[in-house]
Order: sequence, then structure tokens, then C-alpha cells
Amino acid sequence: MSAPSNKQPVAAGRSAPSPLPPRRARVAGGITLLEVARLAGVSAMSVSRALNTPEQVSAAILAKVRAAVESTGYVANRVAGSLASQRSRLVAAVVPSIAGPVFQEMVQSLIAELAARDHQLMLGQSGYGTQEEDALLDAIIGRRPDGIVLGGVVPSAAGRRRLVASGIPVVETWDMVQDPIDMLVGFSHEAIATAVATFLIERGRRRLGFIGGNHERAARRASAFVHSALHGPAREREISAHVETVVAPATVRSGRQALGEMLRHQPGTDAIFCSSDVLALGVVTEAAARGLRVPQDIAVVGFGDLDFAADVSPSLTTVRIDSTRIGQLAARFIVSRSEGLDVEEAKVDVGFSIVSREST
Amino acid sequence: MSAPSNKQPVAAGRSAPSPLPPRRARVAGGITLLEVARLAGVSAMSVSRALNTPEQVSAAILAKVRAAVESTGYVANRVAGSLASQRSRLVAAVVPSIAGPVFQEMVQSLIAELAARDHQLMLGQSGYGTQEEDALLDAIIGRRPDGIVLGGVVPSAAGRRRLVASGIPVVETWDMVQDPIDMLVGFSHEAIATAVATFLIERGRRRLGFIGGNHERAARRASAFVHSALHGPAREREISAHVETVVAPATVRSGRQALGEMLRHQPGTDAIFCSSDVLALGVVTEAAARGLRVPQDIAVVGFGDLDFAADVSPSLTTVRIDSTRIGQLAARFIVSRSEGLDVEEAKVDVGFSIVSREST
DNA sequence: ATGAAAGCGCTAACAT
DNA sequence: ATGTTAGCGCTTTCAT
Repeated sequence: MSAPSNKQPVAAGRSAPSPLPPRRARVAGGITLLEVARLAGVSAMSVSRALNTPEQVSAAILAKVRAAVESTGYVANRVAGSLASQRSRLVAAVVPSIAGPVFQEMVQSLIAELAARDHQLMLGQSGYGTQEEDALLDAIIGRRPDGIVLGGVVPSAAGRRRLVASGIPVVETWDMVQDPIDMLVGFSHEAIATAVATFLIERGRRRLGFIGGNHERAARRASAFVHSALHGPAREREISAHVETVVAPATVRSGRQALGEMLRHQPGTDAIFCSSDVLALGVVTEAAARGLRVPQDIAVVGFGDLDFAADVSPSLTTVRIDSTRIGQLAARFIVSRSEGLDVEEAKVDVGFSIVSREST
Repeated sequence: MSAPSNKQPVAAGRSAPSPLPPRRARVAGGITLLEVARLAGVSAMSVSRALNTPEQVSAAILAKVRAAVESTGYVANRVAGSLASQRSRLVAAVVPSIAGPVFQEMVQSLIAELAARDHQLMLGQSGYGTQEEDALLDAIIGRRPDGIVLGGVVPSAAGRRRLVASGIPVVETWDMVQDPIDMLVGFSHEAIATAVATFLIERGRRRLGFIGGNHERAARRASAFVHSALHGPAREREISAHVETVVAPATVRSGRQALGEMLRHQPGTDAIFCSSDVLALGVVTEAAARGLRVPQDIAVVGFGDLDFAADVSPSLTTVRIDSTRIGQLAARFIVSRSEGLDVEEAKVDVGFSIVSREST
């Protein structure tokens, strides 16, 4: 149809500026909800409902939408959805390292539990100083996750303030601190240290040692261990306790070296509590290399009950934490909270157990 | 002021519908860019620029904005930013388990490298069957990450298609496959298997064994190992090779059990290649328990060069992969791509090395 | 049960 | 260098 039925106005001097100069379309993303809606012959809202709350939609529409989605390979853009609904379905976790005994299991469990509830995990690693950690917290807050899980991370005062100000649900998961930021799923380092000291003293050990990482988390256990050894209820006679510190992360090698240091500083040490099974394996290995018998000459207790603890020789006595449960509870608390439910019990002590094996 | 200066119209039948009935305001989020702009006395764009591209802004505005941000504790909403800019600054990674020898290090390195470039990592775990894996991929695609890193995950044909259709940059990081989906940073399982077989045969071993997980990744190495042993260049005389499979994940325990099976099925086995150092530790432990000397009676090679490999006794000969480099390259490729740069070499073989220690 | 309109809080594109 | 405008692709709210 080339007939100029509606003639365009021929240039009259300078053309009047059109009121809405059509600007270049922004780069087209992929296919959108609207296109699916057109294809299905329904409104955008019906597509949204068919995808998110299918029970609110008639069978007819459901079928049409499903067909359109199928044929286009449409995957809804959750960034847009998050912005509109103010729920990101993203949860952030910050741990010192995913390699740690408790954290690895907790992160795995978090991922699994969140996935089952249609949420995803964003993972951050702290442990490079306060400044980086605060920057990391801001990066996380900027994404408006539905929750933040802190594993063994003690935020700075400033970080803590921002966390609170953000209004994002927070679950701390390491120590049973007195004044949690928000929710808390943890275990008591003091209780563990006391229990292990008592366990060893009851078995006749008198010269105790503690080997742990050079960070606050291990330090808490160390001081509680020493205190329990020297002043605890099990104390009947002369007991000594000494602490050796290794540079994090804990390795078999640092465990071996630390035993050397321990024997130099406190000869005759007859029992050692390590802040990780990996360190304990190093201690056992080094003891063997030095002709010390485990447990006759020296008893060794680890932490974490890693998979190898039961199967090395001698098998390791260790402290077991149910880290999977920690992850599950943290995930549930956050998801419940973001669904507007009141979280019944937001402060849980998951406890611990001492698994007694050959090394003691 | 109770004087009715402007009398409200008394109900005149049904009141005429006002053209724009003001609806209830949506739940207010926190503080927004616009409020910061008002506080600073500048436009929203100036705040945006001051935060994202400070070099494009005058010192005066920069100062005003900084002050306003400081006083409000404003943290920009990246969900909105992502939607507007079509860049999420999120990268997704999928691994069978974060506990695996290569993956743990790769994930750590990914997190660190991405954080340095102002990106975050979203982590998924596959390994629960094709159906869950495809669902996971869809959940990831829905978030429109700037890239997806696949670690030891071989997507189904359907998953592969969706990945390609999504247009999201993908880095595969496990095997040097022939036809990568997109980018590739890996190493050759075949080359490793051949090298280890040759290594063992050259040292006089004749009855070889392979112990690996019951999944495709290990299976590739297993068959290449057997093939190299039976048909490889190093073959001078009678050589046998046998494969034992353990249920994933690999543990010290399954390594111990597998050695038992191996000796039952192929008595006189004098060298074993394990698909993980953890399995190798189990084999060494079980050998000791059975009175077999390592390496005199049986040589053991692990995989991963985990931190304990050098420090257990006997120390483990193992295959070392530079997983940190894999993570770095993957992160760089993706970030570069999302910045519109052409990625120079998008197919990298990071190689491997055999670290020879006491166990051989 | 379905649809229309109005944003969610930013940034790209354009204009000055 | 700074501001204005119009979306990004969804979901909430309200009306039918």
C-alpha cells in the first residue's frame, strides 16, 4: 500500500520537535513475561500467577501458559521479580574458610536446605582483616538477601551496626554469644573445653596441652580449656596446661610442628586437645615419628569428627558438632522469617558430643 | 484549623471516580538513591555516578554525596542496579560437592578473585541426579548471573541447550572436553591416567589397580588408566590392571575397604592409583593394618595434593592440579566477557604434575 | 479467576 | 559535568 493516504508533513522550516522523540531501544534482553503472555493470549499477570501460584489459575490458562513457556524455553527473570516483590530468595553466608571442619558441612547443608525451599546461597569468605570483612558485608547487604548466615565471623562494631540497620535477618552460628545480633544457632566453646578437660583429667592425664589456630574462635576454646584444667571441678591434684598456637588454616604440617613446640615448652605433656581433627592427625603422625605411643604416652583429642577421624590409625577421639543441623536450622529460620512467620525459638544450642576412640 | 474554608462536597449520589485514585503506597524499603540525592541537593544520576564512576563527577558533588551517604548509612540496592544495567555482578558455580579435592580450592579461589573484582559467588551443588541438576540450572539462569562456572558437572543435553539459549557465559572446568559449551579451563584426565600408569610401570610395577568414585568423572580416568597400562608405550611385558569402584563421596573408610576388594580380585597388586588423596590415605592405612609395606610391597598414588599429602607417613605421591589457577582464570574470563572484552584464549589446559613422595 | 495500572530502585541514553 | 526521561521485567494493588 504505497498510496500516501496520510501524507507526512513536508519540512516546514525547522521541524517541530516531536513531544516524545523515540529513543533507541535499550538492548533487548531475552524473552520476557509479556511475550509469553502474548503468545498464550493472556495477561502478564496470568502468566506470573501460572508460574508462581498455579492454584490461583484456571486449568485452561495454566495449559496455555505451560505450552507457551515450553515452546519458548522461557525462564523468568528473578532479578526483576526480586525488585518488585522485595524478596530476593537469596541467602548469604560468610565463613572464614569453607575448608574448616564445621563450616564445610554447614555450607553443604545450607545449600541443600535452601535449594529445597527455592532459595540460593551466596558465599563469602572473611578472614582477611576487618576492613575487607566490612566491605564484604556491604556488598552482601547491597544485594538485599533474605537472610545472612554468619559462621564463626564476629563482625566489627561498625559491621554489626550496618547489619542491624539493614533490617536483614541474621543468624550467627558459631558461639553461643550472650547478645546475638538477631538469631543464633550454635554451641558453647566453653562447655566443650570444660568437657574435654574433664574427660582427659578423669582418665588420669595431668599435663594438658591445647593446640589451636591464631584467631579469636580458637582462642576462646583455649582459654576456657586452660581455665577448666586449672580450676575445674575435676581438679584433684597438680595439673598443668599449656597452649600452642598455629597459623591458620590448620594443616597436618602445623599440627606436627606444634607438637614439637609443645614438648619443648611443656615436656611430659600427656594429653593434647586440638581445635581441628587435621591438627590432631598431625600430632598423632609426629608422635609416631618421635617414638611416642598414642594413647599410652600421649592422648590426643580432635575437633570436628571429620570423615577420616574414625578410620585413621589410631582412630581419633574427637568432638562432634552436628553442623548439618546448624545449616538446616539457619536456613529454616531465615526462610520462615522472610515468609513473615514468627520464628519460634531463635536461639538454639545444638550441643556437642565427645566421640571416644583409640587416641585416648 | 477547624473552619471549613474548603467545604468537602457532600455526597452527590455516587461520587465521580477520580481519574487517578491514589493507591496505598507499597511497603517502603529502606532509604533510596533518590533520598540521598535530595539530601545532597543533587540529581539521582549524580549520586549514581559518584558511587559507581567517581571520576566522572566533580569534587564538590562527590563530597556532598559522600556526606549524605555517610550520614544515612545508605547501601545501594544492587537488585535494582542489576535490573537496570543488565549486569548482576553475580557469578554462579556448580560443583558436585565443595568437599572434593579440586573443587574446594577452586571455589575458594573463585570467591577471592571475584570479590577483588566486585562480584559475588552463588554456589550450587549438583550430584543428586539429572532432574535436580536441570532444575538447579534453571534456578541459576533465572538469576541472570554474569557467568556460570561448571566444576566437574556434565549437563544433560537439555541442560546444555538451556545454557546455550540463555546466552550466559559458561566456563567448564573439569575435563578438556572436545566440544565445550563455551569457555574451558581444565586438564586432561586421559593425560593424567597415562602419565601415572607410565610412572608406575617405569618403576617396575606390573599389577596395577585403580580406585575411584562411582561417577563419570572418575570413570574417565579409570578407563584411560587401564588402557594406558595395557596398551601404552611403557608396556614391555606382562601387565595387568584392575578397577575398584567406591560409592562417592570418597572417604578414608572407602579407601580401606577398596584395598581389601582390590587384593581379593587381583591378588599381588603392587601399585594403586586413587582418584583422591583421601582414598589414598585409606589405602595406606589399610595396607599398614594388613602388614603390607608401602611402597615396598605396594605403591600408592593419590590425586589432589591435599594439604595432608606431604605430611602423613608415608608421604603420598600424588597428582597435583593448580585449582587456584583454574578459579582465577574462570573468574577473569567471565568478568572480562561481561565487560564486553573479547576473551583472548578461552580454552586453557592448566596441566598437572606428579609429585613423587615416599608412597612410591 | 482475570486483568489494568503503577511502581520496585536503579542506570542507559540523551540533552544541556 | 550534570540533569531529565524512560525504561529494566517483574509483582502488588485494586477493579472487575
